[in-house]
Amino acid sequence: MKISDVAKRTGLDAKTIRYYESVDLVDSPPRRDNGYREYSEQGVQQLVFLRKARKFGFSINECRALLALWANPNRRSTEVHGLVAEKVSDIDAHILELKSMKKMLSELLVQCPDDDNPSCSIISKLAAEQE
Amino acid sequence: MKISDVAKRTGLDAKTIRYYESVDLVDSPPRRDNGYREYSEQGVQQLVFLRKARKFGFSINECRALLALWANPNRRSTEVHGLVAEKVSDIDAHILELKSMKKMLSELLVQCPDDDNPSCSIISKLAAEQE
DNA sequence: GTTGACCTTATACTTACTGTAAGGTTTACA
DNA sequence: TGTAAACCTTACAGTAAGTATAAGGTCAAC
Repeated sequence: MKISDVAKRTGLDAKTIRYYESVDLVDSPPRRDNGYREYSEQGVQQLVFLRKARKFGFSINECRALLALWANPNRRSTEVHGLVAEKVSDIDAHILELKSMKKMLSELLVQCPDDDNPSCSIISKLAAEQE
Repeated sequence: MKISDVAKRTGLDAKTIRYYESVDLVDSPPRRDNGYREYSEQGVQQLVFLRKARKFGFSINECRALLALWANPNRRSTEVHGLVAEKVSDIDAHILELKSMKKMLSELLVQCPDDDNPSCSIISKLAAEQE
């Protein structure tokens, strides 16, 4: 299976696949005589796994840990659970931060006349030093 | 005013301040005879403004636009309003995405036994190819 | 006079790719 | 058979927004 076929099947860009190989996230596939990468079913499965884990918000290094757990028949499910639970709490923290930003910006928005005059409380608030 | 004092007053790191100068986000301050940067009140105010805009989630380039509007006495408040409204909608989209990720991960979490055995539906779901 | 806390520049590293260049290979079609 | 498009390869540069490090100059206190 050539890289472009793998790209189609996984939804990853061929460049991304080569990148994952370059950072040793996946095994280097064997090459054909012409130098082209030849992917096994197993190689494809690793990339399918990665695509999903990335979509769930795991970083490359977190994916490394997940892949290792996947490959380890002696893993304890609590380790996987721990990684995922931590990710959920990261996401929660991120959501809170974004909500706070949104709240502050929304408060600014209602105070801005939104017209052709230069006077704008948003600009004033940004320029104000206190708090 | 030396850079470390500016850093204290603005809450920005001295390195960040030099970085903002290097990407032409702020004016280069004059130098003392010894080469040290000497900040005017105006220079400090630009950085105060930047600190706040960054905290509100504006990118460096968006900050560039905001600084230009701030400096422009002929600005129309609707332009500022537009930038902020767009940022709020960006944040909204981001929050939705994070919530979706959180939901999927939470659903996985409850299905994982969280024990010492290798069997873990999280890993299975990540490895599953369909959807 | 020397120690420590500053200041300077330049360079490399971070994350997770993406873009570009320069070149070799394969496939389809006239 | 020729050639043009569509692949494949590598290597290098760029992105965002800094942070880290190195190597060195300066200043203030003791």
